Amino acid sequence: MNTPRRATIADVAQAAGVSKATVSRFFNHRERLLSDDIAARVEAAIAQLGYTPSPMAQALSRGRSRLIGLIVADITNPYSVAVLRGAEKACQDAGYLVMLFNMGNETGREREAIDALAGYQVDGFILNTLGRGAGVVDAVATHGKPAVLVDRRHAGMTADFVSLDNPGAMARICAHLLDNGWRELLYVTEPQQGVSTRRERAAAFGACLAAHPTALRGEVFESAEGEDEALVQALRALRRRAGRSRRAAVVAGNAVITLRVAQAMNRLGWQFGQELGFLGFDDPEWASLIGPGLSTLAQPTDEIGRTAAGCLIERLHGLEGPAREMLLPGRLQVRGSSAAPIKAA
Amino acid sequence: MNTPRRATIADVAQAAGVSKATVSRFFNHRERLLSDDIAARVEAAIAQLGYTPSPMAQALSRGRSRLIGLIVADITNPYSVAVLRGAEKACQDAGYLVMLFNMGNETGREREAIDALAGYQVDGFILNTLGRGAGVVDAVATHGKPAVLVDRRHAGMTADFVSLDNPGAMARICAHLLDNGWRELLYVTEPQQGVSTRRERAAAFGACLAAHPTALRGEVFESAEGEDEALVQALRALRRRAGRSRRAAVVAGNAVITLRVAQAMNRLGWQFGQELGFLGFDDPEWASLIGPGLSTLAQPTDEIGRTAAGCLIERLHGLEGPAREMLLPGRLQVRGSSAAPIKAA
DNA sequence: TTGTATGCGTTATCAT
DNA sequence: ATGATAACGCATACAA
Repeated sequence: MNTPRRATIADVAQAAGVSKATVSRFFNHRERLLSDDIAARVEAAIAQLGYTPSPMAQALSRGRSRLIGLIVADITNPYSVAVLRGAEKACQDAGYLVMLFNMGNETGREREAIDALAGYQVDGFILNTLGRGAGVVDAVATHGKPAVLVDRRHAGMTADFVSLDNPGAMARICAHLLDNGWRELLYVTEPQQGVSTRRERAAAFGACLAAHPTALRGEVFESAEGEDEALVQALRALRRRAGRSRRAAVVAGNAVITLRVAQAMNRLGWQFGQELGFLGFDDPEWASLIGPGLSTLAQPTDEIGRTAAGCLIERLHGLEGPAREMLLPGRLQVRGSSAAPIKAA
Repeated sequence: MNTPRRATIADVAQAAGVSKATVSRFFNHRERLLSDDIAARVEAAIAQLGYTPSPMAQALSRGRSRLIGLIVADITNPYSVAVLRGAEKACQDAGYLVMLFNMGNETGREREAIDALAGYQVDGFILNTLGRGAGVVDAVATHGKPAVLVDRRHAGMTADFVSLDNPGAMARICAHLLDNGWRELLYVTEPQQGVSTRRERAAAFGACLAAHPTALRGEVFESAEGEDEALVQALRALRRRAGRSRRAAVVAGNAVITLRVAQAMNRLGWQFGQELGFLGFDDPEWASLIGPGLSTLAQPTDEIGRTAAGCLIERLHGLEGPAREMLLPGRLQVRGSSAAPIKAA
């Protein structure tokens, strides 16, 4: 069973009794210049040999590869995966293949990732990375390939940007909590540390408080990985602050925090919506299963991914113009954890 | 800001005052044949120009690409993602890049996926697909590239296979339930329909029952997507069968089913470990949060991914020999949902 | 409309 | 030990 070598363009040319150029034209400039007679012969030869052009060779020759490089900060993150899913589908539908690079949360490998992908002549990048590594901006610039940023901006980088409308989402969250009688809020976020999304959301939370200076009171708490005890204490403090007269709720800044807060509540033996209100982020699959149900702000992850891929592909098709910013609206999924107190009948 | 074209091997050759062949040798056959003098000059030129060989061109020339094609049936599936994660890391560590193809659960696109990836000269495949599409076997064979199967076998295909040790896992599950006094079991699985894992697990469940003909009684129930009502009825029937004297528990066949059963229990308003025992699969993040905690059989997903990648890379390095079968043990994570009844003190 | 020749960036086979 | 030169599979400028 020796290797029945893939048919090449030369094989087809020979079988059809034409030149390689003609075969190439059959694929690239068909209608424009090719006689029916020859076209038919080429087509037959192609069918007979089961010929498919080698994308590798095409890439080398054209300088374009129909490959899109997707760099993800951490593929463990369900958000990243959800986006990846949407993007991958859109790319496939447009005839592009995705090359995946997972950084495993190791900041600083960004440059390495970009270079590796660029080596394979990817036509463009979709970046969902931390945005801390300095190299990214000029790494992308160097290769002169278009890129689109997902969820996280990169300082000084001018590229299409796709993300949740954070201010809008946070406004909706706060309005909902306000409506339902929650007065003392705690916004829990991962360390903000130069990650644009986290800063934006925290800022938006602050803005909401400022908009209701008398009704709402709130603080921001940064919860780092592994420091579970600190979070538990923060929740205790929150309840203490609220006292008997005000109802207290916690708002999670992303899916990781949502889980972490849920675990902390579990440790405390507190019920959502009872001892503490809770509004999570990213609508995990278990939101409806736990206690009275977890209210969440669901991101349109699939659409974010599709939009990002769409933006990039438009650029690849030649779209010029300034960097765009696509902010997609979130959806408030109300469940029991943020419900208004039951009025005495 | 015009494109500062990537340096090529020719540029380096010129800068160093040598031939392209020499530069190529510097990378590929360094020690064997190269004078110190020349090597130094080449090295300097490379550093100065920041030259990196083009993987594309290398692939074209060598016929190998240092690319690994990873085909996933459904990237929505957390199991697939977890495996992907492990595999991706192992590939990266070994200097390979992963090209991802998600089939979005569309059986029949398998052949298309393989061909697309093969076009890019991937050196080998990691397949986590349904194994129903007929094309796969000979698609892979055609391209003459090694492949490793993850989690799902393909009929008639002889390739390395990596998966959970299903019989072992199921035996452990049943033994645990037996020890804790659960007597009437229901095994819930997605439609078995030619998917090897599902069949294997269901068979293993049957074997466990057979091993304890007097103590244990059980049935298998296939739960299809969207048919939630049927599942609810099945749980009701299970309890009825058990009656007052025997305690009944449900065993989930995978993560999807685990979630589905949890939702059904939620609808029924039943407590895990109370009305019904429950043993889930795949240890989702919410397992510890829900009710008394969900007992699960956790798969070593990361290790499965790493092992799969490792197998493939060994083959790429020339390992011959018959197809191997690597069955990794699962870990029983005991929580409240399968606890023994509380003895009256 | 079609064929010829050259280039894309490497590696490998020859010579030297 | 080093340098020409021919592949690798395709696209394209130029000729015809």
